[in-house]
Amino acid sequence: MSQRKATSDAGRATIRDVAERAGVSVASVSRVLSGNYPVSEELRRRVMKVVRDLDYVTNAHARSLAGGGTPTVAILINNITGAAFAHVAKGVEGAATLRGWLSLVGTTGDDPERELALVNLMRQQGVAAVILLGGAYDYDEYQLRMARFARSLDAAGSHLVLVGRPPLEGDVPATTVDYDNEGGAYAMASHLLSAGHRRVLVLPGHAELTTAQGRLRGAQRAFEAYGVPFDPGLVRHGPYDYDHGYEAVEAALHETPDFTAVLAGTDVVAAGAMQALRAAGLRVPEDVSVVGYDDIPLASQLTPQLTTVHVPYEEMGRVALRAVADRREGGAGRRKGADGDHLILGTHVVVRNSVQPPGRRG
Amino acid sequence: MSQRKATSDAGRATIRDVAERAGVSVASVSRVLSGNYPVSEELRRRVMKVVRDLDYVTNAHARSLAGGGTPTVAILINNITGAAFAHVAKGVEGAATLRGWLSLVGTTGDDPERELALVNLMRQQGVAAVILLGGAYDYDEYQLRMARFARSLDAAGSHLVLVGRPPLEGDVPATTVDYDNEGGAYAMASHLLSAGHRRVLVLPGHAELTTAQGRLRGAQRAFEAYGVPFDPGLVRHGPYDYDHGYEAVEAALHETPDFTAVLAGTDVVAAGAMQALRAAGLRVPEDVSVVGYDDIPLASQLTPQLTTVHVPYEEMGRVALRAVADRREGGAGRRKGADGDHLILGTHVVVRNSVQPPGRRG
DNA sequence: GGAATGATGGGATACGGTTTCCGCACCGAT
DNA sequence: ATCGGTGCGGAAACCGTATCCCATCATTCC
Repeated sequence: MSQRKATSDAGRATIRDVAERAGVSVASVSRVLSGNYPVSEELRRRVMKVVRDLDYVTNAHARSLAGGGTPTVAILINNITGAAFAHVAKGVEGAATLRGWLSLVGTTGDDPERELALVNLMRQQGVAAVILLGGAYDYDEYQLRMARFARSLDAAGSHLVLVGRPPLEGDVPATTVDYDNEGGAYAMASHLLSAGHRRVLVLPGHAELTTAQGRLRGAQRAFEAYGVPFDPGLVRHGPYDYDHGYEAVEAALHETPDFTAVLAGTDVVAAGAMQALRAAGLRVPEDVSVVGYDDIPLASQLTPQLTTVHVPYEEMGRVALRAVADRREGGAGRRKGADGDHLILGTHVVVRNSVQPPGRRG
Repeated sequence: MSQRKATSDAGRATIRDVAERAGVSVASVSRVLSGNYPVSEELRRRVMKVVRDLDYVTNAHARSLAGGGTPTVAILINNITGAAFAHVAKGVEGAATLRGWLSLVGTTGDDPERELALVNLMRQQGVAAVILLGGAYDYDEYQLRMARFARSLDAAGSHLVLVGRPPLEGDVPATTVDYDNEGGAYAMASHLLSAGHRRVLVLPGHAELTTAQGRLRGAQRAFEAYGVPFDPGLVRHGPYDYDHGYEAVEAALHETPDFTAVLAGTDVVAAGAMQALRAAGLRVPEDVSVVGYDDIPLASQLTPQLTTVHVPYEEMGRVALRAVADRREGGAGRRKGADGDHLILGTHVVVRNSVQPPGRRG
C-alpha cells in the first residue's frame, strides 16, 4: 500500500493514478488519451470520467521522452521589440499552432555568447527547428558559426532556419527564407529617380549588417541603371532606429544640404528623418521626399503616409515553419535536395504620399 | 554487443554513449555535468573531452522528468503584434533568461477556446507559471474562468499570473501585476482640463474591455473633480487600432464638431485621430489637442510628438517574473499571504507637444 | 460445433537522465 | 600490521508515458 505515492498526493496526478482509480491498466489510459488504438466505448467513458475528476493532463516531458510529444520550434531574435520581428513571429506562431506545435522564444541581444547558449539550450529541448531572425553581421566568422550551428542541430535531429539572413555557402544542412532585399531597394530607388530626384541621402543601416549592405547595393544599381552618378558622400551608416534617422538628416542638412530625397533603410529611420526635416522647417514631401523600407504599420500612420517597400514578414514566418514541417514529413526521402532550402519571397514598393518630384532646388 | 544502439548512431548522443566512450559510469558523467557532487580532476577532464568530441547536450525532457530541469514560463497574449505586448514580453524574457529560465509564447487571438487549450498545453509542459497578458473582457464568466485556471495550475504545481488584467476576487491562487490604469487616465484628463479644454472627445476602447472601462472611469473622475460636466455623447467606443481612431474622429467632426481635444485610449488610436483631424484641415495641437495612452515608441515619433501616459510595460514583465521566482524560492513558507499577490505599478503623464490651450472655438 | 480471426485489454520494457545507496580503495593513526 | 574513516565511482531504482507483445474473449466461417 505504501509502495507508491498515495493517489491523492500534492503534485500532479500521474497516468498511474488515473489507471488505478479507473480500475484499468496504464496502457489503456494511454490509449484512450492518445486515441491511436481501438478502445471500447465503456473503457473510454470510465477513463475520461476519472481524467476529468482528477483534472489530469499528461506530462509533456515524459511524453516526448517516450517518443510521442508535440514538436516545438524556437524563434531566436536580437530584439523582440522590433515591429518586423513581431510579424515574423506571428507568422511562425500562427502556423505552428495550426499544426499543434509549440513555439519558444529567446532573445540574443546581439550577443554571440547568448546566441550560442540559446542554440544549445534549444538543442537540449529537442526542438524541431531553430529559427534565427534578422540581419546578421558580416564578420568572417558568421559563415563558420552558422555552419557549426547547422551541423550541430542537424546531428541532433533538429534543423536550422535562417530568416532574413544571408544563406550559407557550401553543403550545410540549413534552410534560408529570405526576401528580395536588394530588389526592393532597387525598385525604391528607381521610384525616386523616375520622379526626378538626383541627389538622394541614403541611410542604409550599419555598414556591417547584411541587410544594410543589400539595400545599399540595390540603390547603387538603380543609380547605375539610370545613369546617375552615385555620391558616396550622401551615404550615412548607423543603427536602425529613430534617433539615427533624425541625427543623420540633421548632420546632412549642415554638410550636404543639396539632397532632395531621403532613402531610409527602415520605416523607423524614415520617421526620424521626417521629424528632423520638419524641425529644420522643411516640408515633406514638398521640399524633400522621404521613403522607407519594411512597410510596418507605422508607415501608414505617419504624416504624410510613407512610401516604402513592402516585406512579407508574416508570410516569411509561415513559410519558414512550413519548410520545417515539410522536411519533417518528407523524412529521409528527399534529403540533401538543394531545392527547397533557399526560399526567396518577393518585395514591392507601396506608393503613399511621401514622394513628389524635387521642388526645392530642382 | 548489439544489446544497445551502436555508439555512433544517427540520433543524438546519450549520456551512456559518453560514459562508454570515456570508460566511466553513467553516474559519473551526470555528476561532472551537473557539478553538484565532488569529482576528481582526472575524471572531469576525461568526461569533458568526450562531451566536446561528441557535441553532447543533455536531453532536457529526460532531465526534467528525473527532477532537474530548467524552469519555463509561458506568456499568453491576444495579439503578438501590439507594441505594448512586446515590451512586457521583453521584460519577462529578459528576467527569465537572467535566471536561466526559458520562455514559451502563445497567442490566443481573443478566442476563449484557444486560451483554454493553451493553458492546458502549458500545464502539460509543467511550466513554472502561465502569464496572461492584456486587458480582459468583462463578461460574467471571466472571474469563474480565471479562477478555474488558477486552481488548475496551482494543483499542478504551476501558477497563474495576470498582467494588466483585473485581479481575481476571493481566495484564488493567482498573482496580479497591474498598473494604475484609472489613475493614469485621471491625470491625463486633468492635464487637458487644466489647459482649458472642456469639450473632449473620448475614445476609451471597447466598452467591454476592462482596460477601456478603467480609462473611461479615470477621465470621468477628472471631469467631476474639475466640476466640468461630462458629455456621454462625446464618448466613442471601438477597438484599439489606428482605423478606429481615424473613423471615430471623422464621425465626430460631423456629429459633434465642437470638441477641442481628443483623449485617445491608446497611442495608436491617437495616431489615427491625428491623421483624421489633419485630413479635415485641422492642425494639431493649434486647433485640436490630442493625447494618447501607453507611451509606446510611436508616441515620440509622431508629429507633433504625443503627450501620453507612460505605462511601465517592461517593468511589469520583470515584476511578474520576479513574483513567480520569489514564490518558487519561498516555497511553502509564506503561502496564502495576501500580500505580494496583487502588485500595482505607477503611471504618469509624459508631456510632449500635442496639447495646447483650446484655440479654435474657445 | 470447433477453429480461425479480429477486437481489446494488460504486462513489461524502453526513453535518457538524476540520485540514493553501497562498496572499494587508499589514507593516516594506533 | 590492522583498523577506522573518508572520498570517489558504480549499480540500480526511479521519473511518467508510449508501445510492443501476448493473453483473452467474442465472433464468424467452414
